[in-house]
Amino acid sequence: MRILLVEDTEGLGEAVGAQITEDGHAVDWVQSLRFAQNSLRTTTYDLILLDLMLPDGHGLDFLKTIRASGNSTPVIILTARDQVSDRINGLNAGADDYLIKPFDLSELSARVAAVARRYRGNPNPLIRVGNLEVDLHDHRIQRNGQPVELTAREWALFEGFLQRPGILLSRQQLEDRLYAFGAEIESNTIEVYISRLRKKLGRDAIVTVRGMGYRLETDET
Amino acid sequence: MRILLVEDTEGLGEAVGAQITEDGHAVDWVQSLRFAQNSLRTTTYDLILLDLMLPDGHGLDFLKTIRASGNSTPVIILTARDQVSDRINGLNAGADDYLIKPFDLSELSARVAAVARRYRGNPNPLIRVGNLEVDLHDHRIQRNGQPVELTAREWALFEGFLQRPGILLSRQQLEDRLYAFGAEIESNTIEVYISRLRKKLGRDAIVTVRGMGYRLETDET
DNA sequence: CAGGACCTGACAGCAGCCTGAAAAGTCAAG
DNA sequence: CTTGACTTTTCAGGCTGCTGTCAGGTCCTG
Repeated sequence: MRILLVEDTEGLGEAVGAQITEDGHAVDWVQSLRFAQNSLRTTTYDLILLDLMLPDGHGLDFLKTIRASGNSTPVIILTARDQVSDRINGLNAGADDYLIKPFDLSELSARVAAVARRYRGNPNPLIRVGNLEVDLHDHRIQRNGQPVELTAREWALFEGFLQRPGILLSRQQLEDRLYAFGAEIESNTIEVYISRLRKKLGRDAIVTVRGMGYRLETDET
Repeated sequence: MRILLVEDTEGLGEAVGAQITEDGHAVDWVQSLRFAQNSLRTTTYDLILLDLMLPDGHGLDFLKTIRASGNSTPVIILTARDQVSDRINGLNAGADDYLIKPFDLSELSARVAAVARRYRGNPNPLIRVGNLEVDLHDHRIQRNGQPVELTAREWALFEGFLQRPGILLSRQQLEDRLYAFGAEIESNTIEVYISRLRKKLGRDAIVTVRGMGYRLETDET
């Protein structure tokens, strides 16, 4: 998700931004309504986190303005504990939720996730590797825009590579990933699956390091 | 509006009831799930205010039950501050909003008004998925212009997909949606319902991800 | 150039999924 | 309470295509 954070307090802004980033979202942090306005013009956001007391005006006026202009991006208001009236007015003005300062960061995550879910934006982080685009949660892969179907085992192996892109993985490590601990594998199963992955993902997607193991190619051509 | 209040704490129940009455709504106040169940059988409500910790069970189980039986009345959950997981599960189970105790009464009014507005001003939120057109509120579906009839459980399952179109849902998630917590399902009920949905909605509407779960297909081809 | 490491097409067996049908449950009407 | 229509759940058989194995080949390295 792409999130616009409007908050003029340095410390809070940083903390919130860090948390959201860690949750896998992209954050633009602005410290005034003027800049917020500007960001909205150039970018489409999935969510706005809006402080109310800002140097160049009140957040609620901002909210009403953008709603009046037809923007329906979900908004979560950040408000002080005792400003009950603000919260009510906020909901009336078209906010979707609010957080009472000081709030727990995990609560922030939960609210953001909840709004995300409610609005069914694009909640899954996409990973880009070479010419592949991977949705880790949905197990979906696109290669040059074309969907690629992997079987369960193929995915399990590929996921192992994704967790350490560009890092050398030994045969043993890969086997441990596919099979329960102590798995005794006699044949060349890993090689076979590497082969199958290459056929589906591209010949150069996985690099053989002779005598050592395999490595996911991360670079562009 | 006619509102069902499910809350076992005397003081809170009275206060909430009084506030809502003052706002011009009709309130039925019950203090257990058993009575709530009963009220639902005899009356149609516009909104349910649902406490979670009740003498004869957990509110979320109640919510799942009525959703599975085809009831789509908006629900606002009343929950304690620290039950973050309850709130998230609540939204997953089909709640529309939640209030964190202790809450201000004027805040309650605002939320109730917001839900009312959402369901009145937006009478027919139509969702389009593939060649299906779904009226979430009325539980009506048209496939290529032809109406499709779903049973309660079929709908409950389908609604789960609609909330996250295109997202992978595990069997477990789908079961959690249909059955009260702890309901161990031994057989392949989910598969059977998937099969029925496919028969009614089209073979390609739901995609199987072997070993992982199912996904609502959103793209046309 | 010999030997080892790696690659890949083919295939039997089977896990996971699908679905028709029967049994069990629900509910409203009489 | 009984009946009948309908929905939900279970069960079992059938089928698809995934999995692990092998064999014969290619490619690297010393």
